[in-house]
Amino acid sequence: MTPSSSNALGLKKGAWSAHEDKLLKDYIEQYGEGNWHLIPRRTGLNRCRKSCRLRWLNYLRPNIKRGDFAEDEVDLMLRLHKILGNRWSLIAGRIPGRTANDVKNYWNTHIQPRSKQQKIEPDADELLQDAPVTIIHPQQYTTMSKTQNLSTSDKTQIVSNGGGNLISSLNEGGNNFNVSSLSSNVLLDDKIKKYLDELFDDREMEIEGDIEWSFGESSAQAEALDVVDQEEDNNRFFDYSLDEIMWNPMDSQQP
DNA sequence: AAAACCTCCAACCGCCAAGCG
DNA sequence: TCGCTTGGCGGTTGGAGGTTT
Repeated sequence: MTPSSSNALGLKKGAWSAHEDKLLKDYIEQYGEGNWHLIPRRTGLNRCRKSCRLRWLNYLRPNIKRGDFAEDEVDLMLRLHKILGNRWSLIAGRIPGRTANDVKNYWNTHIQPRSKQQKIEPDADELLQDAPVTIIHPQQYTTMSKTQNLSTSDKTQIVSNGGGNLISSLNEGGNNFNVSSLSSNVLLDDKIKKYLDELFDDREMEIEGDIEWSFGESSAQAEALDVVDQEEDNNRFFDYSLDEIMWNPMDSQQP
């Protein structure tokens, strides 16, 4: 990829200039998204339809967030990736302002190298066994987690403020963890490690009724994806009652 | 100071599914 | 039904800039 090369059809490749950006932006603001094949012809851009679409989606579109991922964004990304796998567009759709490319890049540069390292050094996770999990929510839906501490007396309760934003989680011992108390990079680092640990955990987890999934077991994972697909359209991904989300993977009794 | 190395991320590529004639 | 076009996706590449030696 050279900065201003062109392909066999004479279409320009490589980095976009400010002028090209303006042409594309002006066009979409006037005519809207879609009909990407018309854009080169109508704007005079010497770019292929795919290049135009990608430039808009990943860079020019309004409300795109730039810069480092916040703690809650990483938290959500890890959680969603565990369910969805490398379905970056679905994951990005749940993280406001982030594109699929952003999520994919972040995963490939920050998470994946460490997941490989952890596969090689599994003992490194032992230090993280006792920390409870706190769920953080940037969007208008609720989510769930299992407890990392697997003692049978411990449950994680998720508390929402009603607007879909998580306030805190607490265990039965009454320990309360505010989101704001988890703001340091060190804790974020620990959380990533923990979720990577879970990523390779093939324990099956069940929730009463029609929701069932597992990690590392193909048929149940397919069912989980079905749930995701069903919930996707109305933004109710993981939007279940408090009873349903109070559970412990090691408990024999389901809520 | 400069070369080597590393990290990040924008952009490209190839594939697939849906829509349409 | 078939083939073509288009939109969309995930995987990969490679240049830019930063860091280390």
